[in-house]
Amino acid sequence: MRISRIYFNTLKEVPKDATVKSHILMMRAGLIVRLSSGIYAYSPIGYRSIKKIIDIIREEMDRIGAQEFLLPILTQKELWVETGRYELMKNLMFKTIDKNGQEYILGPTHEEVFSDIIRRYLNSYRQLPLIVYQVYKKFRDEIRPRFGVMRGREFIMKDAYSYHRDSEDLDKTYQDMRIAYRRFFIRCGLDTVPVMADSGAMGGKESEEFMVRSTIGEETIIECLKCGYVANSERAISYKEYVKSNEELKNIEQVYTPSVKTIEELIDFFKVSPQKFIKSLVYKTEDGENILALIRGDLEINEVKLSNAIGGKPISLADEETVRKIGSEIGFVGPVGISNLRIIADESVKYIVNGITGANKKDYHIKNVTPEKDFKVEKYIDISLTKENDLCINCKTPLKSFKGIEVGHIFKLGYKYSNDMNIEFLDENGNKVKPIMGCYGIGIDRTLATVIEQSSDEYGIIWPITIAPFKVIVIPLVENCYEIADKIYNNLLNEGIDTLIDDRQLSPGIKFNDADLIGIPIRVTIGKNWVKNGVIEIKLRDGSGNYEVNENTVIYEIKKIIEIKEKEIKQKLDSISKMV
RNA sequence: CGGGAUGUAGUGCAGUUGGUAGCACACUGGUUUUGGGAACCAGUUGUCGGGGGUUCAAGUCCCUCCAUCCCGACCA
Repeated sequence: MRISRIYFNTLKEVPKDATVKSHILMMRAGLIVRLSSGIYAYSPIGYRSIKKIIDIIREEMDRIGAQEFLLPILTQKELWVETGRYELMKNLMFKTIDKNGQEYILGPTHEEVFSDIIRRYLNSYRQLPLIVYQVYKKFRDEIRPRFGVMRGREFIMKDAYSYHRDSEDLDKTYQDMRIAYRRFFIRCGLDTVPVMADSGAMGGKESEEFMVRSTIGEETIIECLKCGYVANSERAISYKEYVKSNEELKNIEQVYTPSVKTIEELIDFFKVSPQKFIKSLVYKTEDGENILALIRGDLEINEVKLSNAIGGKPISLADEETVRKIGSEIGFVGPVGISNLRIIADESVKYIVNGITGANKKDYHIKNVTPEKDFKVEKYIDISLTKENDLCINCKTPLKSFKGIEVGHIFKLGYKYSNDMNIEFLDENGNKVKPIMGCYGIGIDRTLATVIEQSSDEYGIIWPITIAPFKVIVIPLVENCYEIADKIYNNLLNEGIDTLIDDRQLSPGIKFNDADLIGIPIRVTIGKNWVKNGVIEIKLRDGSGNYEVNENTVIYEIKKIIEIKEKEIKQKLDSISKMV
């Protein structure tokens, strides 16, 4: 393409709405145009990279026998009602109505739609396994769109689903997906860490997230540098040792604690260690149930674990009004004498003797509180948040933590949709059987943004050769170079190499800066040096080389460079295959 | 949804005690330039987020609505 003839719009200034590297560079390089919060258009240059990413994922999916569909964005409300997700995801869904008042959902994900298609089709075990996918738009009314296309309200997702006769068969596809995902990310130039996201101590990898280390990551990952344990902090578990003190049980005593609410203030007030406190928090579920969660003063509650402990219902911290309604006061909540709500306690609470907790009365706490003596608990279960320096569950080494961007997620779904939507097939014996499912997602836009987040310098983007919008940019600098530049440009195109030519009559500085900003891997400069000595310069954007060539060798040299760059990636792919 | 901030030209910003809208970049025409965002000359560009109010007079003060961004609860 000729820059003078295409939509090409680079910005010198940093757009004021952009705060992270990838967003700033995507805006400055003119890859995207922001139309409204979380809604972006891709320019031809940006879209070229998107298409290359999609091509790669398509190759990897096809390679493991997945079949590509194209599903509608408009989905009938009934499907969502059928699985209960019409209620569960109601805050996330964009809805629309037709002229008859019929409601439609702009698909936020496609388990229901795919399953509806599959149940119409599936008859026999001979048709399984069935692995299906699409690469298409998703719509989510995100609580907080952020960081440009990193978390948009409309975005492109590769979503795959698999249907199997049994869990062994699902295991096989799950493993194939793990490899396909790792290959995909490597081919995009990303270093990912597969992170366990299983639902707790049960073992068995039910779910895995693909994380890229980044300070702007929205996930906290816990890892053990010694044994290699890695898990999302939401799901991570750690080794804990509790000792029940053998001190004598004392009687409850009320203490006047004016305006002393937080654990820090309490420690200061009572002059005892945080382990003495029973921290009490009121949560509510969406259907209005209230839960009292208890945890030792030095620990934090993990809301995901808590939610799982009560059957997976979404929960949130109760507001002041709710806390009053159950007969307590924020800052002075405690389990003693409270009724009409479920009490879930972290394991740590079981071992507290003569502890301190809220009196459910403004400005009062009570001391010498001991579980089971002074209050009953529905169950003791691990609901604590795993933090850095907690001990590894496997080897008791202090854990480390880092921030990560989640670019992909693979998941064993089980029978949820098969049951809710009544998907069945006949096995060899003529019995009706429900298929077991898996689902596998990759955020395409987020992958693109993450690559930029990981690979840039002060001048702009540094694309990996595989997903760069163009592999080569040809820059003629002085008047009588345009003809030879044009010839090289055309020869490169004839070789099937994506090439951009900067045919604008502008000063060299602008051309160099634009080329750096949009991050084209190979820059071919034709200027004074060619006029004088017939020398054409090749410079690699990633700083890995500068070459001086002539008119006859330039195409050959470029092809060689591309070959080397692609080979580097292939080698990494081979090492993955060997690992697995 | 809670907390904080912002809204003025395509972009980034300034605009004093209320007095009829400005700078830089970009853009158009021209002359000279051409190896890391050139110089000069001449131009174009505005519903000051919307609505209402106070005032002789509002970008500026008041009310209200809207939008956007940042920090916390969801997810690819």
